Amino acid sequence: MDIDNPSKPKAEGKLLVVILVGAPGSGKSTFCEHVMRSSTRPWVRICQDTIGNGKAGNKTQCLSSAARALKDGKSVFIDRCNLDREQRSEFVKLGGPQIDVHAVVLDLPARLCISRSVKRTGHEGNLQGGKAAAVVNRMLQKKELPKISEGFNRIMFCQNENDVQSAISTYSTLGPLDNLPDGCFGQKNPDAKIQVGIMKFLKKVDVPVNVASRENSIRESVSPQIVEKKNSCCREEEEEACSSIPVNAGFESKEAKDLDGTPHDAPTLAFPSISTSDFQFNHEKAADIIVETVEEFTNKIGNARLVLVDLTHGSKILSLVRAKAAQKNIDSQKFFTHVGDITHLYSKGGLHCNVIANAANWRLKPGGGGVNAAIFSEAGVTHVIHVLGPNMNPQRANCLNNDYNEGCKILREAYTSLFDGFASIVWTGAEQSKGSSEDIGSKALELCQSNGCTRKHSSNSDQKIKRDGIHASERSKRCKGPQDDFGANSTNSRAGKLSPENRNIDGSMSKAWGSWAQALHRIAIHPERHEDDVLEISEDVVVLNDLYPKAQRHLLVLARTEGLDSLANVRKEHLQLLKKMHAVGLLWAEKFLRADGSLVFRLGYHSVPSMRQLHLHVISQDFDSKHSKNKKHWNSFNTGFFRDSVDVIDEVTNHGKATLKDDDRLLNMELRCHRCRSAHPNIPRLKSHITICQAPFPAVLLENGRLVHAPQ
DNA sequence: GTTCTAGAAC
DNA sequence: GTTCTAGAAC
Repeated sequence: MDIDNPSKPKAEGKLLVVILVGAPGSGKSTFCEHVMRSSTRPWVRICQDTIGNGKAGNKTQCLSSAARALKDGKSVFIDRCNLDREQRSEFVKLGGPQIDVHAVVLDLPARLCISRSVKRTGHEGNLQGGKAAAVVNRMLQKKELPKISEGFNRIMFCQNENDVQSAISTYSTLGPLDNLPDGCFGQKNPDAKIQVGIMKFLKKVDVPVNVASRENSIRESVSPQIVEKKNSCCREEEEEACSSIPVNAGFESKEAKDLDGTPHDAPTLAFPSISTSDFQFNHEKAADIIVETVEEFTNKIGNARLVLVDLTHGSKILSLVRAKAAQKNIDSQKFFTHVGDITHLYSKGGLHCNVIANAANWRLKPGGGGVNAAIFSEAGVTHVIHVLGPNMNPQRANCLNNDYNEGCKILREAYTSLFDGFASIVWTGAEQSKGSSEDIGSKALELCQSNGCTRKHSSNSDQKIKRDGIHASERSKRCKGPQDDFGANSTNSRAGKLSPENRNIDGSMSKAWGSWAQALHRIAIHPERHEDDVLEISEDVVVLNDLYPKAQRHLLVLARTEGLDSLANVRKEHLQLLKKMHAVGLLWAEKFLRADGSLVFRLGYHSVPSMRQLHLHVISQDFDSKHSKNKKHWNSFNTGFFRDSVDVIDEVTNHGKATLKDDDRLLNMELRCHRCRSAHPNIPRLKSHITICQAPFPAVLLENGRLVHAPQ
């Protein structure tokens, strides 16, 4: 790596610090190797992945190593990602009167970096396999392109292989005494709209506010007008994506039609070829299996579409599948192929998909992130189905040792299971749109059952449905035999120790309440001792602000009846009280609505409250609160766990008691927007989504007065 | 219910 | 290295 030439440079030849900027797989190391192979200038490559005695080091080690090399009269390449300004700033400071600082930006398409990262083995950064896509996506989301104002003398932008070759040539021919002109080279007009699209994609902070907000709205909508705007903003990316689409067969992507603004109502599943990449499954055999299982499925399902997606241009598997599908005369409206990044089918490929399959490995755990997160951030994607296919790669866990009998069987099961899962989603979606008020949690079970999840987790063919947060290790026990009365009036599964103090109003026993859980009970019994905290006291109820509001407006209407701990204790004799609580809550909601007509309220109870004493939540639906921090907070107000006051009153009237949905599965369900029902990988991402989501509320909430709006 | 924090995930 | 989750203690 080092060149043995410690002679100090002459005055006219400055030393160089060349900071490479690019995602993993963008070709930084290759760039350095090419230059150093033919350059007559002494170079040292400072690589963070190997600086710690061949292992990964840190930024400080890189800095001191670079300083040492410069002192020895050598120019340095800083070979680390350097994707944001802060990461670069310390290295820029290495510059001085005799040391110029350059940036070479390898700004190549994300999917190229991903496909290179996925393919590489034994790379110094150890970023291989499926993990690579997640990491590259994440890094690119934070990317800030370098600017001269950061302190660079010169910046070269490379947006394709030709640019890279030209930059290699520039630095290779740079002798010890040569200098390069200062300035910015190769950057496309940064003010052009075209860049705005890129900036949006990269979440650049300095996007003009009006453009950023418009782009945000695009992510939530697929209306024709907005799609048109999207095209004008992201033209470069769209062209890039379009250029790689094969045009020689009837099964090519229909994205052009989508981009015209014709909305596609047809439920669409986009799926990658399972096991043919890292798991090295034979392509010919895989193509047969894909086409056969697709054929079976397209005969069964109405207008649903299946789209086989591959990242790489000229993919062998795509050509094989297209040829075989054509032979079998499979309807090209129902099944076609698409070249592009499966995590950006709409934003970069213009293809509307609501369900996406992710080829997973056995490490997959619920939680979301990486590829999963990237998929969820796409407009219109409501479900991700994780599929684990057979592994033929001896370097990966659970290899099948070239047993294609077993492999084919497993791959066929994987696709069948995937398509069945998709059918199940389509079916339950259709049920929902027909006005079923069934809770989404029970649909998760249907989905779970329909996918053979009783198979062992370790099975290579196990399909993982991550939807609704069903943990893989828990599914097997949950899917055994008939379901228990999930959703029915069930007992308290979280009951704690019993003691005489925990006797309910009806004489039954309930869970022990911790001391922290008694605060509301104390207020209900002695509101006069808490005058500073309460808003209203009457004979039956006390009203107070929730101490940790989960929305702009969030108050509690407390029942004052001793022994009425929670909804589980409510019986017909409490009907008048329930109505009174509802009426009081409604009055407060109306009061708030007079002050702010944009608010929307929902009134209801938690199936199993954490705090003792029956209390009605009156909560505005912005959920804009620093106290809303975790999955339980969100799901306790936005799944069936939350029982609308109007429904509780109906149930008690008709059945003598309220329906409780007491199940940890509800509180652990994936995070879905309460308006558009899109899924989000974590709380921060959900919160940023709900600040911009303007979708109408689901129909079920608009019925029966469940939502309280300002008068029109 | 919250806070704290280890460690998983990225 | 930073972000995020989830379990324990209160």
